[in-house]
Amino acid sequence: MTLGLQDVPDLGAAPSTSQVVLRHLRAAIVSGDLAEGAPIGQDDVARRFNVSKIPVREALKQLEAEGFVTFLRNRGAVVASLSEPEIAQVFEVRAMLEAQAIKLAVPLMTPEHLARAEAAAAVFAAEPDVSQWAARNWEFHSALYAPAGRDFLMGLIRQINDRVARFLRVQLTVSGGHFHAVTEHHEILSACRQCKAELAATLTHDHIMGACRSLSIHLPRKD
Amino acid sequence: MTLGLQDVPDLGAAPSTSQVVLRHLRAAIVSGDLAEGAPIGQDDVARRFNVSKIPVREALKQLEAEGFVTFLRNRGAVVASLSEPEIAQVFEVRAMLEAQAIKLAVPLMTPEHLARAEAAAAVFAAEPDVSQWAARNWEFHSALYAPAGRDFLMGLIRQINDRVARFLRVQLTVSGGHFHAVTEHHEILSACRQCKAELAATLTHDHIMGACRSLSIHLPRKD
DNA sequence: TTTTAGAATAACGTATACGATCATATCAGC
DNA sequence: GCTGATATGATCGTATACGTTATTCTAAAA
Repeated sequence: MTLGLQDVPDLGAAPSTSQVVLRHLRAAIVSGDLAEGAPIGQDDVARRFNVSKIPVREALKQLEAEGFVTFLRNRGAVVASLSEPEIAQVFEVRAMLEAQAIKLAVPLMTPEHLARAEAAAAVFAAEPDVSQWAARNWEFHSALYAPAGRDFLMGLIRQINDRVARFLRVQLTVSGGHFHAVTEHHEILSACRQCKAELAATLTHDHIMGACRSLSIHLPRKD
Repeated sequence: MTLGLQDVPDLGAAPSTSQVVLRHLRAAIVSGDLAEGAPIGQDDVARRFNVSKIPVREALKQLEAEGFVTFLRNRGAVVASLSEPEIAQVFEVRAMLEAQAIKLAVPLMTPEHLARAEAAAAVFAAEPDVSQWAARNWEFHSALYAPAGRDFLMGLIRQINDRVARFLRVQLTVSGGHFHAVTEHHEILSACRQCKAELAATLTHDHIMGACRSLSIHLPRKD
């Protein structure tokens, strides 16, 4: 007999110290707890986690590779910042990738997929906590693309979304961004229901580029 | 007087030890010197570079984040391997991104840009050294996309190309892959000369997906 | 008062060292 | 002779420690 292998806790999956630190730091950056440009002291982080500096440095190096932090020679790491044109470029790529993802997903959507996406849209629309909007938004979007079964593409989209999560947050909060998103989500869902892949792709593309434009209007508080 | 400040070597630009190790290891993986699944001993690498293990581990962590190596708990790092469906997905994203890149680039191409791309194509076509084909191929492709001025997109494309460089190499060497590539490069260039952005995008997309199909035929030597 | 030189302090980058874990080889038992 | 347990060796993961670099504070001179 198989000993109930599905219940066995996966040994060897115990996260290493550097992975724990990595997850926490990334979450703090994505959520905006650590502001753009904020210095991340190694000894400081090490003390907080009660570990040595080595796991902290390893986590920071991974975050550097992911584009979340920038190392300044002999001056430590800071939360990476994006200039306004860089943000625009990221959104452009987002629009491109997510449009393609939904185009691939629509023909493969089952009623269950649609139901999950609709539920996610409802949760996003009804979310009262502003600080949770970005996360709920991602849950909806990922539910839309999941049916495509493109793990690599999904990972890429996820990572790019994380990169601009801080700005997504502000976009959703300014000038009815959340409201606009809700209506556009409904339009996208409608297209999915009718199996109109191209339309869904176009709507998704415009949805994202619209958010980008909204950002470029409200963000440039550059002093 | 300025003491010839233009000749002063820029201190502070001196790469850290971990960066040196990172570059060498990545180059070794991309070039195929380190085979898929090859273990990368930390002490071994540290001895070769005459440094301690810490910079080596930091370099490996960055390579892990970039997808080039995989850490096995308490068993060290190995060169990451891609399954055949994973390769197909990477090529799919490549096709998507590079088609979009050239579509954005064509309207902005100057005669100088075209000349550079044509020169790169000629160098690729005339390259006698098989081991240099992948590098020459990238030089041509990047010359095509550069006019778009999309740094973020270019970086993404570059990284994804590096991920599959090992397979690109085999694709170019099997069954006239290099010859096919040369003729398709000429077709793409021709479309660019005529400012047909959509056509160039389609050709680029097919160029990459064709390589993917060629790979899926010749690669599956899975035992 | 402003500016600059110098020293002290804090943080970073790396080396060395040690406990923990896994692979391999040897040996006892069936 | 083969299976299983144990011991040994090697490697990994992390902590501690040290030299180096940047920053800041102070003091002196313009």
